[in-house]
Amino acid sequence: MPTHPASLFSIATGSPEPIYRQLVEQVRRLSASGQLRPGDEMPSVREIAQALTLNPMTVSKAYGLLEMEGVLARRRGLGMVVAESAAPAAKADIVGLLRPTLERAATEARQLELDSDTVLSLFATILKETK
Amino acid sequence: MPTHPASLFSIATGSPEPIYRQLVEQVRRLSASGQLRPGDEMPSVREIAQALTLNPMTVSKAYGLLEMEGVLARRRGLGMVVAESAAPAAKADIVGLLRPTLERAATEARQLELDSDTVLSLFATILKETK
Amino acid sequence: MPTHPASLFSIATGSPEPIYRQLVEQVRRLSASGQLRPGDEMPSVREIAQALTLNPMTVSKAYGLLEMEGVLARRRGLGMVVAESAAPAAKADIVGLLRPTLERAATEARQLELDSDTVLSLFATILKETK
Amino acid sequence: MPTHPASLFSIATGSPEPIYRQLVEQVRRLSASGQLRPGDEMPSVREIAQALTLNPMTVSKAYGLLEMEGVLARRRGLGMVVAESAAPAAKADIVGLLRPTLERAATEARQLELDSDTVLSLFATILKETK
DNA sequence: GTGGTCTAGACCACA
DNA sequence: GTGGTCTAGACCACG
Repeated sequence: MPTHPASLFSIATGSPEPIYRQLVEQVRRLSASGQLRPGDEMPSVREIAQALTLNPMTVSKAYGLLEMEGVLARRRGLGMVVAESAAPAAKADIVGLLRPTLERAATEARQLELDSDTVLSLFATILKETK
Repeated sequence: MPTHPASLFSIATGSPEPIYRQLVEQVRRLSASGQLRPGDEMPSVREIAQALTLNPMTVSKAYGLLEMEGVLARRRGLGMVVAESAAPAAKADIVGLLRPTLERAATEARQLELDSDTVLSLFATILKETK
Repeated sequence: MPTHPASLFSIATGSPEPIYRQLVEQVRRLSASGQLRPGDEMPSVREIAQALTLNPMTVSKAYGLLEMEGVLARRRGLGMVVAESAAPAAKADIVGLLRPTLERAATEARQLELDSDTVLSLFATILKETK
Repeated sequence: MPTHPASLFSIATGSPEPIYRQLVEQVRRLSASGQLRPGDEMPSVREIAQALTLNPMTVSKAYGLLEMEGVLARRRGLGMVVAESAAPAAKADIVGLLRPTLERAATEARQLELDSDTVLSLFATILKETK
């Protein structure tokens, strides 16, 4: 599935999370979950920049980091593609990407002295809302 | 419960989370859950700074924010105490403090195309580990 | 040895090698060879930028990469220091840093059908000149 | 020696070295060392492009530069040949082609504070491996 | 004071 | 057309 527009991404300009990092993490997740597959062409820096009204350098920085990570590969003069080495992750690995945030939530819950049942039922509710 | 030394706090200097914010949120949680009760004396800025090898200004900034929030109160010449208005929160409010992190986890899960059952069971496991 | 001025670095603005990369590699070598030791404070971005008449962002980019590599560590609000994990490399590793360039030279020599003795004696001459 | 297919060249698309430059330098070395002799016919742009799956424009650019340098000559309608003026170089000139890379290696060695003996013995080892 | 992020815009190298 | 580099300058977060 050749990725067409730049509407893949949703950026929260107000967030404390830097824009370039939001891009990096979204691409990482899209790749891990198989929504982006090796060989898929990424939208050009300029396309994304225009679609999201960002500075091209911001997008470029994200692409650069993703290349260093091995998620994307540069085809000189031709744009970026999803790297062959970035095959969709095994389910165990996908799950692993979620771990840090869940661990943080668990730590906070413990500090709040909330019991597991309360926390789990809250999370279940939120998961339904988000869907 | 007289607040002992500054070993209440655990600070991760390596984390992207600013130090002052780590302090703020830990106090907020301790207060909401009733581990810190109105009238409890807080350790002095100097004590905390020394115990955790932090810049006193960092601790001071956290205290300032907590005072603005009404969690702590400044008693001139006597240091900070937990504010009377900071009674342990109702359970609903305590739960609310956990929401943002869980919402973030839910968003990430959706981007990873993980179904709710998988995510919930992972979270249950992590909650047990953390305990 | 606290690193004082920014005269540690020599930048060739004319080179095809990007400036930020020249900086990265020089710091890497200085660290590996023990001329920069863990804990040493690096000159600030602004100092280097001014001393070498570069844009601060160019220096910042280099520092950012060096942090990702684990060569430097950020002390928030206080500047960069040589990371503890960046202990001077064992001699074998230092030698390893030189390998890629020597391998390239060897490949070129072979393509030029030069015999080893000729190449080695040329290299010996150059090493003396450079000293 | 009639130049066979395009298997003369080995291109590393992943390298930071631009492709057209890799081609130029390989031809230059083959000519200097006498592996390509005046009058030898070069493979056509299309042949090389197809054999190495390169953009023909890339190959063409390399040929253009080599023509400007006087290494190749264009025979209208008949393709490129090795120029008469490109007689195998004198040994001193061949050696000169290797200089830049060796100088770079020497500079890096000095920055790593390695002594000449160590470096030379490492290079000798690598030369044997490469052979 | 420190580094980080983003924007705006120019220029270059590559295919 | 592609991405990369650099400059200039503003603004922010942190300590």
